[in-house]
Amino acid sequence: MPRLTDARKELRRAQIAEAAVRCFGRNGLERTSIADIIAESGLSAGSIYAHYRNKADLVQAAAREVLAERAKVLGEHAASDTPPDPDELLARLIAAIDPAEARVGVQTWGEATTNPAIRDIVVDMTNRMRAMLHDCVTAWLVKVEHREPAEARESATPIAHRVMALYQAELLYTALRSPTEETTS
Amino acid sequence: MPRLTDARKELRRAQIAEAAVRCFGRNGLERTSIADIIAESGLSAGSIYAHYRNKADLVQAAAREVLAERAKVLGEHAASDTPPDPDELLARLIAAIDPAEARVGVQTWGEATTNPAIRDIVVDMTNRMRAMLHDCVTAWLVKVEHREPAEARESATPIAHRVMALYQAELLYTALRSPTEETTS
DNA sequence: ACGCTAGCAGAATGCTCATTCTGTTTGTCG
DNA sequence: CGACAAACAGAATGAGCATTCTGCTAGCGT
Repeated sequence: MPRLTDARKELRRAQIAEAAVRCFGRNGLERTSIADIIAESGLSAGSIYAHYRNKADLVQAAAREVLAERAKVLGEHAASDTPPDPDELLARLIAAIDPAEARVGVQTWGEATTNPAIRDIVVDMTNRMRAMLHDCVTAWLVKVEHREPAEARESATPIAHRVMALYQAELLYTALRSPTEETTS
Repeated sequence: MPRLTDARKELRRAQIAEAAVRCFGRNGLERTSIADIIAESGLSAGSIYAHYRNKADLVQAAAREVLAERAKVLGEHAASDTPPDPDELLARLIAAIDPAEARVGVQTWGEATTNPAIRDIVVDMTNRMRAMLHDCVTAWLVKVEHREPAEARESATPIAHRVMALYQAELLYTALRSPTEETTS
């Protein structure tokens, strides 16, 4: 086949990345072999290496996917037109945590401690999420608490920081709570 | 040589475990080979396998060591006779964080998501630390805030939970902040 | 002081796994 | 509709690594 249309190519990449995420969630980043991903995706070695340069590249894609997914959920709540107060915001975020993704997320933290590429991805995503939280808290302060916008932005900073920290801790607890089970019916 | 005295044996085990922790902090749990630990400890393969059954055993020892170290620091502050308020307690705990140990700590979280033995160690240590925090907060509520002991114990629970979460988040940030540098003198 | 055996060094082994290579198939463009 | 090259399958390759094996050495009990 000649060059696949760009849409198709992205689809294959996503298919592979999703299979990788499932494997990582089950066995961890390093204990997952390419053979596992081959089995999970139903493709072959040649195919995978046609879409990703190597395993590190795949791990990065998986990390980006998981973190972006969590950022998306957060963005949806943040964009709400009736801003929830911080406690409610946190509760909603926690309720939206998926155990499997939490596991991979925590694994990326561990990997980030020694892998600069992953580290950059994690730090960037964390900053982005904190910025979203900041917007959300600011909106709440302005619309519900009737603060001045400028002052609201400032006092939102420590609150956003706090919500982020508590969210991440909860992510850790979720990841540790569900060890390896999950027989997907 | 005949059987080493028990003290000497423990010393060797510690020497190996400490070398392992240094390697893990530098390269991560899985990217550290036994050869690395051999080089770092100045011992040999035979010697290491005389003291630890296998690499998984060593990883467990390292995890226990790092987590126990953090628990020890916490315990010292918790035992203070002039209990600090929660914010101060948290600040002190954060000030006592060592970047290298933070990295290994976060790595153990990642490993815990798929490795039951490590998971048990992490969960156990986390519970133990939370219990210490609970004691500390209770003491503060009783001695400084003059609450009734029974009521203090109860309202200390969510506070301890919160302090623990914020501490863990800070541990993560520390681990991510210092990538791989650390030229030991 | 001496010998026995546990501790230790370092080479050898064998396996796992990422990556590459060789054909084969199939989607797209002219 | 046909042909060309990309996409794919699956076997082959080779490196790295945990673990074991073979002796040698030295600390401890006597």
